[in-house]
Formats: sequence, structure tokens, C-alpha cells
Amino acid sequence: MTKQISAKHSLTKNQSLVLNALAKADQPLGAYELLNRLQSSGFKAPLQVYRALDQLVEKGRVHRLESLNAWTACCEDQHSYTPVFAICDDCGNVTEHFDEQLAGNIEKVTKRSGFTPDRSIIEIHGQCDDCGTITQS
Amino acid sequence: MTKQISAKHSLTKNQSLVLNALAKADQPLGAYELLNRLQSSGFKAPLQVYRALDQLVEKGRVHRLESLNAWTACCEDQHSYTPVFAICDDCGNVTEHFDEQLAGNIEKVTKRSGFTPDRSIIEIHGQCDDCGTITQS
DNA sequence: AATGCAATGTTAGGTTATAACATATACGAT
DNA sequence: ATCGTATATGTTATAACCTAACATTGCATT
Repeated sequence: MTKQISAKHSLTKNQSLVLNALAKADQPLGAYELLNRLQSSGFKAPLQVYRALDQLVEKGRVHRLESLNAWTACCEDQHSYTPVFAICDDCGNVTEHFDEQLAGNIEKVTKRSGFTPDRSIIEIHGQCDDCGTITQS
Repeated sequence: MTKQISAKHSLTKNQSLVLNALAKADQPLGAYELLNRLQSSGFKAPLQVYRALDQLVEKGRVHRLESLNAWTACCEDQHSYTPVFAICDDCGNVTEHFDEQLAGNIEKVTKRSGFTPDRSIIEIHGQCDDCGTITQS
């Protein structure tokens, strides 16, 4: 019986289960796919998954891929720049990239028009190194 | 009875109806909201809307806003650079921006890892000029 | 023990998107 | 003109994704 430490980065039971499932997966997972994989751990309803996901996003441990309606574990514990996701449309693999300059440039484009940026979504679809170099048979 | 011209940029009846509805709207619209507005024009099922939307996206006349599950008419007839969308989370207004350098920089980040970019999604949430300067009451 | 708060459980329902199949229309080639 | 093919359209059903509303449990503090 471990006592729950009330710290900013501690995870609850459901949060841990969801994060582990995402970390084990080699691709982003949809909420219902997560539900399937967690049924053996006692998950019964979508809401259990969605709540854990929202909390994990809030804590910066999970990202939502808007163009996939799917979720992925953050590749680091913490990061300050807007992540750039490279999504392979062939194999489904997703990689997370960072570029301080880029994040700044993006916001500059909108600031010109008086816009105050809050959060940015950058998702690039294409082919990963493995899939892009394979000749179509 | 006008004959349908088989040109790359001609629009079919349903495509025209959907594009006009989007152009008239002052915000991006969801597919079901489009269906509502087009029922008087004979639309009866979601699929009619989704098909027209897909075709319009293909032709570059409409963009899908991934983080809103909504669609908006392209601000120009044609453009070569990846658009950057500034989405006001207060009033719902969305503006489309272009920056040649930016589009190139984004792809550079992923190319480093051997990734071959195809299409980029850049959506920035925040507050527009009108909403951002208003003091909270 | 009583209180309060966050996490969790449960049911129902809303929104968004696609599968599968049928029919109609456009358009080039004969 | 008419045939064949491709595209567009119509229709029903269903899948996938997400949230509202409310009940219950667990845990820290008093």
C-alpha cells in the first residue's frame, strides 16, 4: 500500500495505466484502442480513458495528435518548445521534434496581425526514413 | 441547362453549394452545421457534405481545421505555401497566413531525420486582435 | 468520526465520420 | 446516337470519437 504523494508530477492509477499503454505502443493510439488494451486492467468506459488522457496532457506527459484523433506519450519528461510531429502515413510511426527558432517563427507570423498565440499545433504528414526509401513493388 | 465543363477547377453542384455556404459563413463550419444550412438546397445525408468537402480540399478550395473538426473556404483561389491558421478561441474567428520561409523551415526540421514531408498542418490557437485587447470584466 | 476534495465509476447521449451498395449523370470513343 | 467508363450522387446503416450528468469511492486534513 503506497501512499499517494500529492506532487505536481505524480500520477494516479488510471493515469499510470494509460501512460504505460501509450509508452509501450509503437504508434499513437485512439481512445477506444486504449480502452481495449486496458479492459484487462479494469477499464470499462471511454470516459475513464478520456479523463486520464486529459490529465496527462495537462501534465505534459501525453500529446494529442489532432490530425489523427490519437494520443502519444511525450518523448521526454518535459519540454518548453512547441513540438513538431512527423507522421508517417505509410507505417503510422510518429516522431517528435523540437526547434526553438521554429516555434518563435510560427508565432511571429500571426503576431503581425495582432494575434496573441497560446498553443501551436504542428503536424507534418509524409513518409518516414524507412518507408520513403523503399521502392514500390 | 449549363453543360458541365470538365476542367480541373470546375465545381459540381454539391461542391458549389458547400463552398458557397463556407464562403458566406464568418467562421469555419462543421460538416453537420453545413448539412443543416444546405437542407433547403436538397442535402439529406452527411455523406453528401463529406464528399463535397473532400473534393474541395483536393482542389485546394477548402481547408480542414484539424483541431476544430471544421472546414473553411480557402482565402485565395490558389496558393503554394502551407497555410498557417490563427484560431481565436474567444470569438471563433480564423485567419489564414502564409510565410514561405516558415513552410520551408518546418520541413527542414523533419528532413533532418530522413523524413519526406507531404503536407503540413499548422494551427495556432490564441486570441485575435479584437478579443486579445479587451479587458476582462 | 466528520469534512472536503479529487479521482473514479456508470449510464446515456451527442457529435463526427465512414462502409456498403444503388442510381444517375457526364464525357470520350466509336 | 449509343456504348462504356468514370465520376458524382443518393440512401441506409453503423463505426469512431467525445462529453454531460450524476453517483460513489478513497484519501488528506481537521
